[in-house]
Amino acid sequence: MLDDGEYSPSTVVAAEPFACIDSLTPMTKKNKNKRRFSDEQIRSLETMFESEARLEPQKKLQMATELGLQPRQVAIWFQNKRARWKSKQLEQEYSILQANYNTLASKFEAAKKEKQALVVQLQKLNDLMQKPQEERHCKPDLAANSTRSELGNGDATGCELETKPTLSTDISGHGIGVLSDEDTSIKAEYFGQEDEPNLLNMVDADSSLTSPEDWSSLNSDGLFHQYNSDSQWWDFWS
DNA sequence: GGCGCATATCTCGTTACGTCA
DNA sequence: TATGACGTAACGAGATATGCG
Repeated sequence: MLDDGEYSPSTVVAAEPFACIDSLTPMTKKNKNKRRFSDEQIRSLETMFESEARLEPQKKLQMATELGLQPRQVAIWFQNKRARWKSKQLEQEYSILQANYNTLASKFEAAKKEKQALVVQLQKLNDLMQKPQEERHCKPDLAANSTRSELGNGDATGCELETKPTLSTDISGHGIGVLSDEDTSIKAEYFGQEDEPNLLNMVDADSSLTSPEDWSSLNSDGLFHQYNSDSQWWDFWS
C-alpha cells in the first residue's frame, strides 16, 4: 500500500538513527526518527478525523495497518490533530467575540450620544415650560410687583415663585440641567427622597450608563435588546 | 462496596526535525 | 549556502477512566 517511495527524497532521514550510538551525544528519546507522513496518509487520517475526533482502539489498529504506520503514530497524530483543531476553534471564537465586542462598543457610543442629545433636548423643554409660568405670574403688573416684593408683600398676585419649587426653581443659584452632588442633596431636602416624579429625576446627573440596569433603560428603541437577553455580555463588559 | 494497583488514553506543554522564503 | 520562521511528529508529565484482584 505505502512504501518509502511515496515520500519525497528530502524527507527521508537516516534509516536507523537510533542505531548511531555516540558517547558524546548519547541517543535519547529526544532524538526522534521523524519523517513526515505522505499526502495519502494525511488524507486518510483527515477523513477519519472528520468522522470521529477520537479513534477507537480497533479503528486505530486498522488505520495503522492500512497506512503502514505504528498504532502509536496514529494515536499521536490524532492527539496533535485535536490540539490543532482546538487551537483553530479558539482563534475563530476569539474573532467572533472581538467582532461582537466592536459592534456592541459602537452601539454603546451611539447610545451615549443619543442620551446626551436627549438631555439637551430635555433642558430646552424645561426652559420652555418654565417661561410661560413666569410670564403668567409676572406680566400683569411687572412694575408693581417689583415694588411689592421689595416691601415683603408675598401675596399670590406678586411675582414671587410658588411655595413649591418648580422644575427650574433656582434655589441655590444653580441652573437646571446636570446636577452636582450638592444639587442632589438640595433637591432631596426640598422634594424628599420619593417626591413627585420630576423630569429632572429622569436625568439625574450623568450617572447613568454605569450599570447594566441603567443601560436597559435606554432600550426604548430596542438598541440593546439582543444583548440584554444575554447576560454573558454584561459579564464581558464588567 | 471500597480500596489499591496496572494499564490505556487524554490534555497540555515542549522539543526537535523538515520545509520554505 | 545560511538562516530564521513556521508546521508538525514525537515525547514527557500529570490527570482521568477502566478493569481486576
